[in-house]
Amino acid sequence: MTDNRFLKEKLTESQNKAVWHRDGSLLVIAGPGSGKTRVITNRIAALVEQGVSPANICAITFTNKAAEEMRNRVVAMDVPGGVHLSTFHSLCVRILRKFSQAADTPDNFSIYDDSNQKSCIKEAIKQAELDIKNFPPARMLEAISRLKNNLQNADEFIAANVGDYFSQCVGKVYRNYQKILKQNNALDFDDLLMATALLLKNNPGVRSQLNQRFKYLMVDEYQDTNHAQYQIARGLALEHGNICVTGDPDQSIYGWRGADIGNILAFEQDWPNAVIVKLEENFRSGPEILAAADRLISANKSRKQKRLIPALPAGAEIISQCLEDERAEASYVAGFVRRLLDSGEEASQMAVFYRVNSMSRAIEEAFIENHIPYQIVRGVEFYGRKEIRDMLAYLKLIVNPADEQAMVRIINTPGRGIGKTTIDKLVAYSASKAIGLFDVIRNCERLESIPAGTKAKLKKFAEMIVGFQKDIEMPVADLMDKVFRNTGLYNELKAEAATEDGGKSPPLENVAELINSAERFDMQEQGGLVDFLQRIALFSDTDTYESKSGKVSLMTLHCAKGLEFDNVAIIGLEHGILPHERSIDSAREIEEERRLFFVGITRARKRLCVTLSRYRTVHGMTNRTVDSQFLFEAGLRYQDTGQRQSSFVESDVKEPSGVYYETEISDENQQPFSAGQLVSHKKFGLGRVKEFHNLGENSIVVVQFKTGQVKPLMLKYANLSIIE
DNA sequence: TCAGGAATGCTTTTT
DNA sequence: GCATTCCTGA
Repeated sequence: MTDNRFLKEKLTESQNKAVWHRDGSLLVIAGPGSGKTRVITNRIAALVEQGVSPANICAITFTNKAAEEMRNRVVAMDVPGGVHLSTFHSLCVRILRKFSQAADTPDNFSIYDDSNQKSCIKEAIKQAELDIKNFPPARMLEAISRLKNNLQNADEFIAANVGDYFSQCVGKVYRNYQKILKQNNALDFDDLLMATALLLKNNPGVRSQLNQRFKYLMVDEYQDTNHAQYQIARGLALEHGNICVTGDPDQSIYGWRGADIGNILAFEQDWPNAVIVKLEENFRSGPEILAAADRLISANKSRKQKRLIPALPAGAEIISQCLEDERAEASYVAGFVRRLLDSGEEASQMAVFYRVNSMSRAIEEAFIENHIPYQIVRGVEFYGRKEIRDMLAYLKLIVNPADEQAMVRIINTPGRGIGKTTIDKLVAYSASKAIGLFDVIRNCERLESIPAGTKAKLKKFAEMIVGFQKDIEMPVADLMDKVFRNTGLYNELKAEAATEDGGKSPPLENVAELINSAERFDMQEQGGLVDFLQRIALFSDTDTYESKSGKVSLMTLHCAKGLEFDNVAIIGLEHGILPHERSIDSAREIEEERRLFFVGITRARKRLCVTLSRYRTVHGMTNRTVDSQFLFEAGLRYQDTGQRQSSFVESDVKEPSGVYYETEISDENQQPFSAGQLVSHKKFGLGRVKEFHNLGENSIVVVQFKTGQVKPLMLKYANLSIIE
């Protein structure tokens, strides 16, 4: 069976089993570096070889980038086109567009990003007559997101929580928020999933059609699916059961987004005949790196034991180093990279990972200083720019005049003498009469409170937009160019450029790039402006990553998922950073942070460099840091500041697999601290012990001080005195 | 209407 | 430390 003309590589026995399992459900539990993606692409090829039409195959990936890479691989195997490869979100947009009547979603909806969501939620809170201080927008959005992921609507939630004041408030805000989205003819990210999941659940006809369209379904990174995504996958395969999912519970890092490892367990229940294949061999990383990863992940208690079997020979290197502060840390990392570049390593085969985006700053500066080419893997860079957002707002308004967010953004950009006061009046009128904002503007002569001069300006604006709407069938790039010139945006940017020296203007270049991308879209894709806009809304950070850029990649640990590099540096191994401050109160979240570090470590093929700094400045305050417990758990002992920088080979670690750290504990006979004790600190004053982590001489005390601050302190430096 | 300065607050990770 | 919002005065 292995003489498939598409398959050129030799596969292991388990991989073969996963590739050639044709009918029925299949669960692939695959560790890092086990060739998971290759299994999926080969499986696609194998299905086609067996006579399945490519159009009947659907593979769902975690990012658009992953889908693109998968497509390239499939093309390289000479598989004919037509396989549907995309993320859950893109797939949902397609389904909702196709079945817009059944789903009760209009065709031209806008997709709202976080900044849109934020202003909608603020409005929703205001309408519920609640205070932003007691009901912070971010929290409300989080709560609503969770409800949507669990497919619960506002009314159901309110009914289910009678008598609970806070929940009633959340429910009200949720209801208002949905009303606002509906008025704007907009869906947020969670709506896309929820609407699709409900469509599949409640409409057997649609479900049946989709089951016939996609006869074979594959889902990658299954451990990171949330409940809504789980329901979608299940619904899409319900009638034929040809569903293949791959995942690794140890790499689940999206719990905060509602991802549920339980979906893997549920898989076996939903598909009782599921064949389970485990891929434990690791073809990516050297055994030294895998040993560290294995020691680390073994510290997770709620975990099924799984082996990491190295397929590569020994010879990988782990360096760990503690530096004075983040600048020293960054320049150390730059030095590490520089040396490797000089010794002939490829820049595109190197990456630096960090826990939070803000940590890229210091690294960037050090890289610039050392003339190291780098790319930051974050798409917000481009799509977050003002001029791009303005352009897109015009386009959104053209396809969806109900989009108030877009309208408010550009009605006075460039300046047309329509100010905040006028906008507020219009919005208030629109809300009170339940007339769309655009219609209010078109018929503004009725509004007495607006001066005649302003009315004329409003009319002119409305006419301009209506004029553009007539051209909606134009190629996207042409329409964009027309909008750019006729709105005055071009002149404005040109004028700004003239005041800058050199006449070179990044904003102008950015818009040119946007128009370029539209041109590419026009040539390669079917569909018009609506499709273009909806696709752009789903573009994300990792999508800007170029694997052959000749640059070192800088990214968060979350972005690193699914990628691999020869040489990897991970910075900020400090308590409060990794694990992150917001996770340290919950054992469950600490385990997720541990998995995050695990993902980071297992990206490295040949070399891993782990750093921390003794002092770090966070929100303008410089504090002494505390070592991350993960360092000890992984058995990574570092060279300290002041000493010569030197590397050590992993085999130098004396005790393997965690024993190292337990013996340290047994040296320390009694715990000097326990939770609840009242203590005093020289600088911070009185406080109560919240947690005590007994790590021998590296023990950590977490103290809540009277000032309200919660601080992790390293026992040997903290100099705490016990009051009671 | 709008610019500019002061005050406030907020900080994880992403589709 | 930075971004956003708030507030004031022209």
